[in-house]
Amino acid sequence: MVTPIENRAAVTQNHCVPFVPDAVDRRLLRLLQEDAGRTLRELGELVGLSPSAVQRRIRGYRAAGVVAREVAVLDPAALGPTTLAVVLVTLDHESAEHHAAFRTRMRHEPRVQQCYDLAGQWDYVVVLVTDSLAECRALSDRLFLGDGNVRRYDTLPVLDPVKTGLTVPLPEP
Amino acid sequence: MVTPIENRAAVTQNHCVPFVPDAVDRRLLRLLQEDAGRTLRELGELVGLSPSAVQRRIRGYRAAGVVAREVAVLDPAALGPTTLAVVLVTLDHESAEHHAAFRTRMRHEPRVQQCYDLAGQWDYVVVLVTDSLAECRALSDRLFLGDGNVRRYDTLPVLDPVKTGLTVPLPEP
DNA sequence: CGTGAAAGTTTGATTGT
DNA sequence: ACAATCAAACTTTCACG
Repeated sequence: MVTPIENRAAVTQNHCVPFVPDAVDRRLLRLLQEDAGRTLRELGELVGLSPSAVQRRIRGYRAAGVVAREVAVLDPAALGPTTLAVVLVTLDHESAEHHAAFRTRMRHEPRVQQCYDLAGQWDYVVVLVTDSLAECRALSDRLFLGDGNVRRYDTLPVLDPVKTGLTVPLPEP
Repeated sequence: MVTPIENRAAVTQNHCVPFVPDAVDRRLLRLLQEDAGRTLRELGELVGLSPSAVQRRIRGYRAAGVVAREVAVLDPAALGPTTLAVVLVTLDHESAEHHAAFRTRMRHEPRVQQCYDLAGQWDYVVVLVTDSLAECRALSDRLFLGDGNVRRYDTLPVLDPVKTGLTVPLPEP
């Protein structure tokens, strides 16, 4: 007998058709975003399904790329004094090569926590995690001045991380 | 017999003394930030420890608050078209009550993924996750104009999420 | 989707360094 | 104080109904 192709997973990998979650999928995904450490039995009890049904669904989320990864979130403050900063950056030369070089640099620097390409007056916003404002300054100089292709950057030090996370909203109804 | 107090955990909970990781702790924490789905045996093989030694350390990270939580990271693009936007906000009235009200609003809105209190010309930077620029506009109006305490805000739509994550740098040496 | 048996993982007591 | 070992409890996995 021929194994039937799983539609949702297969098509979604073509980056064409989105994964369409039902009400239970949305509840499960909300629970997994909150705490990925729960057992299949716990999750099953919370959504009213057997452990293996939960497992099948979660397997589907991974296959469809809906669940990209599972990670531990560290609290930098527990490891010692930490400075966060949001940096707005505009490049000087706007060629594809210059942009690619900048992005590669951001992806390789561990103290760059996030980097987004922007529309508008600024080209990028970058979130830096350092031990101190001094280290932040030194890193900015190296990252944004060393290369010579940054026209201007503006550093906005973070006073308080009011809300952090990577949570994606999943409407209830 | 009296149970000895676990120094690192107990003191760190006072938000005073940081947790001081050794070389193995740093390797483990780096692995857990990358992928929290590995088994204790796998982790043990990667750092050269027995599964139960790994378990004891990880238990310590949780107790010390170094590992805050374990979450599944979803790819919003796999669920359909998504618009990310970075919004810079300055409040009108700067009293403690006005700031508290704003923060509460950010924390309660699921489409606010991140919010940081800033030093400098802007009071806050907010990351919004919506289905479209139109929904982003509607949400901004409700969040930043509905309340009447925002002096001005600047929306920077995201063209490409070059690097995302909550990873905290853990130096090697 | 649920059930149940097999495989693998986590847990904690114990012992040794 | 920390690591290894081992057995019991629990989870995950998968074939089948």
